[in-house]
Amino acid sequence: MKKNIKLVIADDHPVFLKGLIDVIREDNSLDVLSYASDGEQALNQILASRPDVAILDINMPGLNGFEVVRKLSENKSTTKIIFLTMHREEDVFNKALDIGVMGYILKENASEDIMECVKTVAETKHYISPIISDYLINRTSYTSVKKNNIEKLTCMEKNILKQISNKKTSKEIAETLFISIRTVENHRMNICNKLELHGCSSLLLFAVENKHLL
Amino acid sequence: MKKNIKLVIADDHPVFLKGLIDVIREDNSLDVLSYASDGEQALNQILASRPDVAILDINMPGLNGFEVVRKLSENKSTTKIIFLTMHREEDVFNKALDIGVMGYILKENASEDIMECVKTVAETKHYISPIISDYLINRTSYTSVKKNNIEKLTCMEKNILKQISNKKTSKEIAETLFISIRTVENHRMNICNKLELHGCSSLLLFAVENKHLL
DNA sequence: TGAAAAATAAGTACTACTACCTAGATAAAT
DNA sequence: ATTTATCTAGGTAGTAGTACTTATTTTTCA
Repeated sequence: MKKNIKLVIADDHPVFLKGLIDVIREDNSLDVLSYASDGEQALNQILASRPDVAILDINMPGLNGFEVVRKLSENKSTTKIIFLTMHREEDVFNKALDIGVMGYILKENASEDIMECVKTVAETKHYISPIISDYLINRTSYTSVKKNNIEKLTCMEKNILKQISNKKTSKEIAETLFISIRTVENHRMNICNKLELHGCSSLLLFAVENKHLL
Repeated sequence: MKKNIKLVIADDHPVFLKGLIDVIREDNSLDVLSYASDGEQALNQILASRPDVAILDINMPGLNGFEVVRKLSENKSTTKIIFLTMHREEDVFNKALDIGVMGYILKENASEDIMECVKTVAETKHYISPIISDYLINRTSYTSVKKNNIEKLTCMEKNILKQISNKKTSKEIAETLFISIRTVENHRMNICNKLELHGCSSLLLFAVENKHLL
């Protein structure tokens, strides 16, 4: 007799969560142990009940999906993670793979895809939304350098990057921090070097696009 | 005896749509006539069955929520519209109110909010997510000038704006269009004037952020 | 056909940011 | 106690885009 797959599910959209639980409960081989509506709940439930697979939304209050995964690996969890998200951006996807996420499906996918994904991931295989899978081809060259290097930034640099993401100019940042505009410009350059950004306003664009990571 | 409220629902996320239909069907005073997974389907269903209320996702393939509403008003539809979306951006919300959307709720809201919203809107009253309702206070001063003025752009200007949104520099745009960089710069300035944008790289940011409207 | 709108292009001045350099002050590290 | 990292700030040069101007050609349409 085949063992059932134990699941924990987390999504902060109650209606979506309800739909998801209903869909999964239709399949007798899947066993939803518990569900959560934020990252911290999810983390605690996964650590407590040690399910085979956890389905996580990326955008959640408290801890986001990435943070939950990081904390899980700090606790040496063996639960396989599926990200179920609306983010089709290539770098979000790449970052997810980088931290060991096994499944990546888009919320717009059909329920069958989700079931298929859970079963595949439970066998410790990857399952990626067909829409996204094109990105896999590019991935050999892609290293997700920029976002991983955010952690290399110093406190001051992060602070300034945050202000850039709020569309402040170097002049405005200099004024609020009571430092010279030249100092701000130096920090900008150092940030650019660490994140491997080049060219006019590429730093501004990066900051705005990755506001949520700062 | 109170008349039932007739509904059409559209969302391109099948799981969310399923959850939503289930939630709504639990209430006997609500009557889901049909549901759609893209904008065109939704438009046709609403025009055909003339429901009291339609719940629309903003991001849908084919026609988005805004386009559906515009086409409905061209056809003098009296169906009240609710946007059910993950967009909490102030200007998306303001634009929605501008085109006559009666309800605006976030997907992260609980099912009770959605029911409440449907019933309120059916009585031709507005219902706005409490999270969003703060924006109402600012709204007197807000005019949504920039986005409404996108329509004032000429063909060439839209073309160039689209390329700016793809992070092309003026030089690159000039090369792909076989025109002088000075011409591109002139177009940029004209776009800035029409959209009332000022300052360094504000046009670039606007273009990137509003890519979906172009 | 004649006026208006749109697309083209250039002049000049200015602002913001990038690029790469040196260098002093200060604090943490081991 | 000396190295290392961080924050500070300036020099100089270059690129991209903004701001405002004039002006020619082409298209549109009334």
